[in-house]
Amino acid sequence: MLSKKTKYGIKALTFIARQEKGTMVQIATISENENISHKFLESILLTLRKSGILGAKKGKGGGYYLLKPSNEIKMTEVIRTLEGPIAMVPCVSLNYYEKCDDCPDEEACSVHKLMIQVRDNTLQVLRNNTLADLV
Amino acid sequence: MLSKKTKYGIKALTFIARQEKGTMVQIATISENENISHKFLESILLTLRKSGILGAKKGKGGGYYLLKPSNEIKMTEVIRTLEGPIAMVPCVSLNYYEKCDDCPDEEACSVHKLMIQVRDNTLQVLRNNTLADLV
DNA sequence: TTAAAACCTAGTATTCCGATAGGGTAATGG
DNA sequence: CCATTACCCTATCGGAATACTAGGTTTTAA
Repeated sequence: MLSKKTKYGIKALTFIARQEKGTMVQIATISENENISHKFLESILLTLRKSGILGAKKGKGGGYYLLKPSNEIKMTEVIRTLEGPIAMVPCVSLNYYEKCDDCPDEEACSVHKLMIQVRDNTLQVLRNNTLADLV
Repeated sequence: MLSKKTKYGIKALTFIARQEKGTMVQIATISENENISHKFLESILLTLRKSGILGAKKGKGGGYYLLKPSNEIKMTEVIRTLEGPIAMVPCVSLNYYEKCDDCPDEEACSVHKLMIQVRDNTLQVLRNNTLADLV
């Protein structure tokens, strides 16, 4: 299940992407338009800024903006930042691999076998979609 | 993230599927071979029995067995039973649909757009895999 | 200087997960 | 019949994660 954090994050990003290139968008604007709690959204945008997807400017007239053109922001990047691993099981995760406690032989594990396929398919979808595709 | 319940459930099912057709498999046997807590496994197998995937026989020499040939048990069925919805967001779920509180227009929602694609791809993988494919 | 905006830290209510415990019930073999 | 075996049910519980909330700090433009 996708967390609200990720869901709101994607919505906020597409909202920003819809504006004219380079315009500052305030938290409050997104919050009102997308029905997201102001404070919660604040922490989400902060995460996106720290990961290098968004830029921010403080003070009056400040706000958030995309650091790259929207067609260069892949959804893999967004989801990994907000949700964490894309794989449904750590033992098939590319970026957050972890061995299972049970499972003496990973290659023989049926769950492993299945989840690799799911991961590859999901990855393909997320890689083929940029922010621009969702606007 | 896949719950341990689902993970253990799949492992148990493949363990049963590996036995000769029609043989009874006891909880204790699976528990020992797959390193799964006996009591936890018990509740998982119970769920699978109630959903019609497994049959059970009580008493001495009893145990669990598959109600259908393993190549007729689709992974969609297994995952829906143990994990619940396959979609990552209720608003794109086929079997557990729910409207989002935010989102005035579902068709215009970027998250919706993306998650439909993810769901379709995942579904395809899970439909194409039966228990027999994982053995 | 002052208002607006992002930034940061901390806390909290709720929910879910994974596991455990303990007993109850039913069926089988001898 | 009766003891064994194994399924069935309920209840609880700690820990982690979610989804916020509160309140103050820093930066900036006008």
